[in-house]
Amino acid sequence: MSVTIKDVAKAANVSVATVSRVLNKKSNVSEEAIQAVNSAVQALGYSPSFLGRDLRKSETRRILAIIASTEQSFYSDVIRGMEVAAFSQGYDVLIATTHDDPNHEMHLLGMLFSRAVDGAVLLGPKLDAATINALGEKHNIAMCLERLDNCNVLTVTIDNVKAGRDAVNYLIRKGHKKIGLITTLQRSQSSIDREIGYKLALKDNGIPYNEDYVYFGGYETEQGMRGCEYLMNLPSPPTAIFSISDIIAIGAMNYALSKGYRIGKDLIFMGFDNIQYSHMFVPHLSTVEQPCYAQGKLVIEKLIENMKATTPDHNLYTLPHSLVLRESTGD
Amino acid sequence: MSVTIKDVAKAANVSVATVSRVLNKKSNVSEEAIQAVNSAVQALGYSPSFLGRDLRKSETRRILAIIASTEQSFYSDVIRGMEVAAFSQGYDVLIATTHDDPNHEMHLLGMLFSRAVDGAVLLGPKLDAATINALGEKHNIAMCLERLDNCNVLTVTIDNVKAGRDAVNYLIRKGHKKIGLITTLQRSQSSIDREIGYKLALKDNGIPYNEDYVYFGGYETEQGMRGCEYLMNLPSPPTAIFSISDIIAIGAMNYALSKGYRIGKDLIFMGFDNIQYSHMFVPHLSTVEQPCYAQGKLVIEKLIENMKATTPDHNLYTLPHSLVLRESTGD
DNA sequence: TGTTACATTGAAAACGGTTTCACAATACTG
DNA sequence: CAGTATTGTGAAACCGTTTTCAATGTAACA
Repeated sequence: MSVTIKDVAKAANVSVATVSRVLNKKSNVSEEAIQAVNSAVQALGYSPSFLGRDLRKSETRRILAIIASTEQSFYSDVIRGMEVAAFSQGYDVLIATTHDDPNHEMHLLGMLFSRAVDGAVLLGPKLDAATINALGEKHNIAMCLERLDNCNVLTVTIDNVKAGRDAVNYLIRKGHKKIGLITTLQRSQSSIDREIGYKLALKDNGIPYNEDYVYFGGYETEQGMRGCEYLMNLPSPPTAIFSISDIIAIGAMNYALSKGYRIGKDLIFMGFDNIQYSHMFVPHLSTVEQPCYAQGKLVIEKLIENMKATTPDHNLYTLPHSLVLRESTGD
Repeated sequence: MSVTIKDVAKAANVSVATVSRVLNKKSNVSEEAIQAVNSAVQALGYSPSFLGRDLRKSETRRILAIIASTEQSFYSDVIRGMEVAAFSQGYDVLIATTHDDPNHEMHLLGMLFSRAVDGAVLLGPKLDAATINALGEKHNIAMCLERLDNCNVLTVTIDNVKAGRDAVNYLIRKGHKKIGLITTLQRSQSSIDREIGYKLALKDNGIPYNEDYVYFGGYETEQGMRGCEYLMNLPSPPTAIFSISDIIAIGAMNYALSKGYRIGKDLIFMGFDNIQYSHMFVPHLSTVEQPCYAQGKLVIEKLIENMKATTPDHNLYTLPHSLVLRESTGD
């Protein structure tokens, strides 16, 4: 049905081995053969099957990036970094989404176990550390953006504890002492780490931790609004709010705006992620930026190294973050 | 190195054929064989290679979704629809990004030509219609969200002409006669169609077309701001603005807000896409919603049908859109 | 008891490439 | 000119599965 290397060989009047050699630009092949094969390929519209090739070579030159969904647009830069690093070494990056379902995440990892891809990068896994550890023993897995406690697979992320601490320290340095935190009930390690950073910053400045100032919600804007509503209705409401994501912060600001608070003066806000919208929303949102592109690039470089290595690198790499200061903190 | 079906066969003391039969749950296998194979699989930690299977079956049960980038978050629902439809028939959906580079798009389509995937869906292709037509002759390709003129591959989209027309007709019905349009210089067919709809709506209401009211920019927020700035500085500025995307509309509103226009009263706005942020931004944006999930679902269903069909379906399917009315149009 | 039907099985072919190996032909060496 | 590299080539092995096909053993039936 489909045209195979045999058909090309026949048409070019050479053996399949020679066709393969021409197609893979091996050196020891005559000029006539090259011509003959190329015109046969042309004439037949031949495209070699990866199915045969991949089986023989036992490699696919494809890497799977497993993400929750394409919704969080800030993944985009990470993916971009991954692609650039991969492509430069002849790999393709494929993306698949789990929609936060650990079973589906496992199903997708099946592509790795079944050699449909050479490696996989988890961006915010839902599987637990023990499971991932076990899989990491036998397969080329890496994590990016999120670390997992007690997980010794290759990981590239930022220091979320320090990032949270830096963010809150900045709010304090702006003269605020009553600092609210809006975080999530569903605990990703990065949320936990940022919360730890929040507490450390308070400690740094001798401010007692007040659990009333911490609101646990979800990742959506609406939850940000609710969080802000809750905080501002406290007997002694905070004058600064740190949110573990920009989406949440935008929701929170939305509420504050609707109640007439003067953002950047009465009340200052700090988000996290520096998503595209954070400087579209008025007032512009101050936020913590993480090096998305660089993290994506690095994780792929390390993962590909691991594929070749005899003793894989299971280290944790942390890249530097930075504060982006805009109107919401009065900057 | 890796454990294969042969190892399992040896351990279970049966032939590879029997192992295969057990793994694929064929009926005619004895209970002892099933037990023996299963425990051997368990003991060896065996996971069958798709490389061998895919080659033998000449199918991968994988479909590639080719998108520009994961940045446009409204793709998310489309992808979700695709996944649900695919998964229910035993297919996986993989995503790859082109970053608007037609060469890279072609490279990714190479996965299709090389049987690494069974089909591909293009969401906003950069390749031209002639090229895609040619490829569509031989391979399972479909398009979603964007149609292409003179392109007869399977396509699922909305009627963007009608959508633009409906949007602008609504603005006119609100009592406005001076309607600005902010669109893009880089012409996707959907932009063109929405612009055609804009003109038709004017015609419907006997309003002469004024090319000064049309601003050609880019897809970013900044371009929306510029577009609004341009329009509002006209001698006789529009009182209603239709943007071909929410991102642009939010930028435009951003400018209008900063200049003190009362949005929803002095000046009304209509966007397109109903992205998540369109109801976060204050004032909430009226917009045209397209059935993302349904489009994704349908395109996969049709594509899978085509894989089995002898005479593939190359039709264009258009799904209904709807207006979502919020504060920006005074609703 | 002999024949037929059926269930279970394994050997081998097939899928479409790449790579090894042996071999012929040619080019270099002394 | 004999001997040795070097170059170009094709036959065949190989990658890991699925599937075909023939064969075996057993049960059912007359």
